[in-house]
Amino acid sequence: MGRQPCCDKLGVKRGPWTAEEDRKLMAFILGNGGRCCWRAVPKMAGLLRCGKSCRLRWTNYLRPDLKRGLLTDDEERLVVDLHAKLGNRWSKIAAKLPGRTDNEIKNHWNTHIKKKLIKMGIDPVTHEPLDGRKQPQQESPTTTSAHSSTVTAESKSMDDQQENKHVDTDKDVTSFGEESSMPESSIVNTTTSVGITNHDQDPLVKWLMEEEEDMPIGVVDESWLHLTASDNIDDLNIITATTPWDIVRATDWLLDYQDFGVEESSLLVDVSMVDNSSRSNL
DNA sequence: AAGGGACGCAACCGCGTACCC
DNA sequence: AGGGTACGCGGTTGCGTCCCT
Repeated sequence: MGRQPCCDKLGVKRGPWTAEEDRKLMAFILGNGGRCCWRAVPKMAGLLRCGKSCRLRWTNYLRPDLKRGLLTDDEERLVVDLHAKLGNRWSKIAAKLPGRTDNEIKNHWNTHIKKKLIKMGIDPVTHEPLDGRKQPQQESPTTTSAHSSTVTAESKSMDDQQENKHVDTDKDVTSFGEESSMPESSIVNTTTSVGITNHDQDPLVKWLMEEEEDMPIGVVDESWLHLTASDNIDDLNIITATTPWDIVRATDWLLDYQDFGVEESSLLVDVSMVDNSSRSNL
């Protein structure tokens, strides 16, 4: 009946991973060509962990294609824009930032970006000004992140229903190198389902759509799948993130933001909206 | 130098969904 | 067809480190 449990919770180690555990997991996964089922991993790798813990450790820390260090200003900008459109769907956001994990982005959002936005007088949830004043531009449904974030929230349940038809398509035999694949239409449906008709004018949405057509999201580089445990994973950071606004260097944006009060921040409007407009000028 | 608060990251928890038998 | 379970995701927590007093 059903599947067997991944672990029995008894005799399963918890807490921080040791270097030895990391080495075992790494060696096992690399030695198996990147394909296995997580529930079998702990036993086969000689680990006293549950499969869930192994998966988390691998996806959030051990994967050779992960970038290290703080998010760049471009990445931060992208996260804000994507958050405005997608809400707290960190895995979807992470899928657009090669080498970054949902956990990493989520942490960065909660510890850095959120505070910056609040300091700027922007509600990190709605992406609208905290003082409640509506910005004239935000009335436009086509250009504002604030609007799209509201829209996203409103349409989330419907969106999820559509989305859930696609997720978890490779449950039992998970490719270690592949992140969850985004449904081809999920983002587009998020906006079109609520009547935004000119979304393709938005460089971000356009890029999202183009990328989904061109390549499976999350498939960044699988060359490391063919590595052996003895290879140096530090040599594998060959990710080159290319976003539509990699070429945009118009503002120093959040990283240079210092100490604007609410008065000043009201002039800043919605930072992602400003970005959108600057992008559309390209 | 030491204590305490703030911060940041890694890991865990709980839930929804798809899958297996 | 339906019960049970793995997987993936978002939210939350725990703990180590840093910084200030």
